[in-house]
Amino acid sequence: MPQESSIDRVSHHHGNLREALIGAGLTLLARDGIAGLSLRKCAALAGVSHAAPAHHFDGVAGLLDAIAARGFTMFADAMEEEAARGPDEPRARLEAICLAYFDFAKAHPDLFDLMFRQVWPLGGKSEELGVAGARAYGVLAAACEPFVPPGTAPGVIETQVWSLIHGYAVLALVGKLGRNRPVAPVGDVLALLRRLDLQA
Amino acid sequence: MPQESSIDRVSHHHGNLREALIGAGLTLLARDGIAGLSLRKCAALAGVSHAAPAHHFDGVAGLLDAIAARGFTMFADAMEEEAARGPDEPRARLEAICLAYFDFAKAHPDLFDLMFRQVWPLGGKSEELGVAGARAYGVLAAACEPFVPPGTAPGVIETQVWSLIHGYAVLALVGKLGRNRPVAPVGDVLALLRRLDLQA
DNA sequence: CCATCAACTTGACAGTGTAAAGATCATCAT
DNA sequence: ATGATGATCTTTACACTGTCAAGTTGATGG
Repeated sequence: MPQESSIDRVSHHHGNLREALIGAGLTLLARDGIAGLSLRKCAALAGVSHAAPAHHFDGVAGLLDAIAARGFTMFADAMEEEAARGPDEPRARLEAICLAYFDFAKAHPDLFDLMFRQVWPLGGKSEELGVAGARAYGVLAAACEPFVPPGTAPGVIETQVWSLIHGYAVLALVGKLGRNRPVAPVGDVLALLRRLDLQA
Repeated sequence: MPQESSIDRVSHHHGNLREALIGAGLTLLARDGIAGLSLRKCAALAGVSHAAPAHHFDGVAGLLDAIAARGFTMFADAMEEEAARGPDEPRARLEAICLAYFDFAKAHPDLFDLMFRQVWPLGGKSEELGVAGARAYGVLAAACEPFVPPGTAPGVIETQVWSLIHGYAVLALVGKLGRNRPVAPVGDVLALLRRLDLQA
């Protein structure tokens, strides 16, 4: 029998239960929302007993961390793919990434919510979540880099852009602001974003 | 005995239990975070049995709605107070409101999180939450009004400003963006906000 | 072939939200 | 004033959740 690589651990009874549990979590999250996601349901959907996840995650918080980390990976992939689809020009790339940001939030609202809820108390307990989140941020930071004025900290532009698109993403999910006051379309937010060019 | 007004309903055994439960929720939220908030603990803190809240709220979701509504009222009050403290000038007023926005998120992080989590699936089940949220939005909208270009929809500027400050508020709570990449100070975000003047 | 140990199951426990039924008390029509 | 009514709250019970402890299974290594 072929001996597996010593680095990718394969479960004995179940084939890679850890991945199956994360996948089950994503399925439940998409189907029943955050309220329908529980450790026991993930275990049941993966076909194992309710106590099995304890051997792969540090409690329910650990499972949520892993699901959120997977979400950030999907998130970064989606932004990179959308950016690669357009022309290789700084502004087009930045706007493509912003559009991918909104689209992801729209396509996976509960996952999007979970991601930023788990990354909230950034205690660094989960290294996996930290690196996945940092990678997603890195995609945005790279797109901002051409707009950083020489001699200034890149964090300034990054903070401005990230704040704008993240805030808009949650507003777009809510759908409206006040009484019969709809959220403006994406283009109006991108218009504000284009003002960044003036600073360079 | 003085007959109470027929409009403010007074509990028979407990004096206005509904308000007490909301207050208990705010206390638990501030002390133990969102994880330490439960219907039973609110009831215990208010000195009633665990089933008492059912007569005042529609399940735990109803209680959370009421707590979030109270949060939005506190939120609107805080912004108005901060705006009233400064000079009565459009830009100063808008910036004061933004600062109050950040300060509120910093001072009540778990409540802030709960507010926008409850307002998320805006099904309109809670009229109380709807009006409280609309009032908070109205404070910001009024501050944006002087910057609305004539002939354009006010929702555009409102969406831009709200997106920017809300996104920054959640980033300020997280505290950092990527690996050793701190969030830029508030002033840098207000700098972007000042670009709105050019449009008028 | 047996010892070892990780993966998983079973069973139990405290805590949660919710529903049903009963007790208590203010209010109101008679 | 007096009894009926109905809201308020309690008690009890149940399903579900996460977590822990003990036992079972099965693959691996000496």
